[in-house]
Amino acid sequence: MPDSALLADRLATFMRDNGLKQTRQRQVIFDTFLASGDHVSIDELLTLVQQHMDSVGYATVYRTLKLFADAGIAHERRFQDGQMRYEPVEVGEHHDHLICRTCGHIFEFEDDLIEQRQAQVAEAHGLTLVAHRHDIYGECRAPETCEYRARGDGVGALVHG
Amino acid sequence: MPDSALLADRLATFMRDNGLKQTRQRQVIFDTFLASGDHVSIDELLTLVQQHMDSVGYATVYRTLKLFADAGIAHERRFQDGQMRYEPVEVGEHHDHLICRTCGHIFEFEDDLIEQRQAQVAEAHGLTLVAHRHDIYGECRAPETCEYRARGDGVGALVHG
DNA sequence: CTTATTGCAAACGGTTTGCAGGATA
DNA sequence: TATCCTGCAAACCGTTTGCAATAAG
Repeated sequence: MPDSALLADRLATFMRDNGLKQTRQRQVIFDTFLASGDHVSIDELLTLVQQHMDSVGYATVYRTLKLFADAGIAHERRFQDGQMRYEPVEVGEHHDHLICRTCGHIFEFEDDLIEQRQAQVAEAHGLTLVAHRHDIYGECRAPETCEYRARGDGVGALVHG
Repeated sequence: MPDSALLADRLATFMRDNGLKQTRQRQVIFDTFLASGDHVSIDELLTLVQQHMDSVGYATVYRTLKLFADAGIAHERRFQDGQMRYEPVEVGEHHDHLICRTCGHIFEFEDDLIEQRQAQVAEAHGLTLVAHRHDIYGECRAPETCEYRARGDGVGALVHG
């Protein structure tokens, strides 16, 4: 659950500081972005946005999500399918991803122990950890009873060999 | 150090089983691929290959590396710059990547504890772990004395915000 | 009224593909 | 000789950009 008030505020501040303008499109994209589940692709987002404002084009969505990333309210993620996906920044975040190759669903997880080890690995090589990305791919052990598969909200295209 | 004999063998078997033909190009690309450091991009590889056979074009390298991946002798990796990079399959492999944002150098690491935890995380969500990808990004704590920076063998284009 | 933003379409970079000519088994 | 492979160029896909029209401050 992203903290929409906080993100709205952070975005407003960023826009003011950079002399950017508030537009109807940006408002709609912001709302849609927060309402959409995590890991939306530009296409998915565009489709959703157009339900509220059908004149919006790809370019605007691309530019707006780049803006969101710059403003620190969205993370850019690129999984194996090469498409960029976005997710709202969380407050006490940090999570990584567990992707099901059976149905395409993307779970989120967080593991302190793994986080610690990462920092140690970086140190051991003379680096200071600044970011990381950790995706786990798995196969459903009980696909028949998989709720995500049934719901069809998975990102099927993500499944690879 | 990839085991070239083993990989050559695995490739030969795959080609025979699928009625594929051995060509001079594939031979050169295979040799160059193994000799090149890890994580080569298609462009880098093409440049190297052309030093031995200047008629080779992009398409052949692309197709050949796809073939290598299918044959199980190369891994496809996509880091944040969106380009596909390849590395020879190792025998007792498994390693992950630590990327320096200062110089672009890609280190490899392996951590059993992290490996174990990952499997547990997958299990906890009802999945069986089949693959993962773990990239750590760091900044050099002593860039002046960084040997990789001096050598300039880093992948500069990889460095991002 | 000035400056930023939009929507379109064209450009772009990396990857894939159709095809005619050339090489392999 | 039948089939696969190559090299080229064109197609492709996701993303970025130039531009004239439009909207925000």
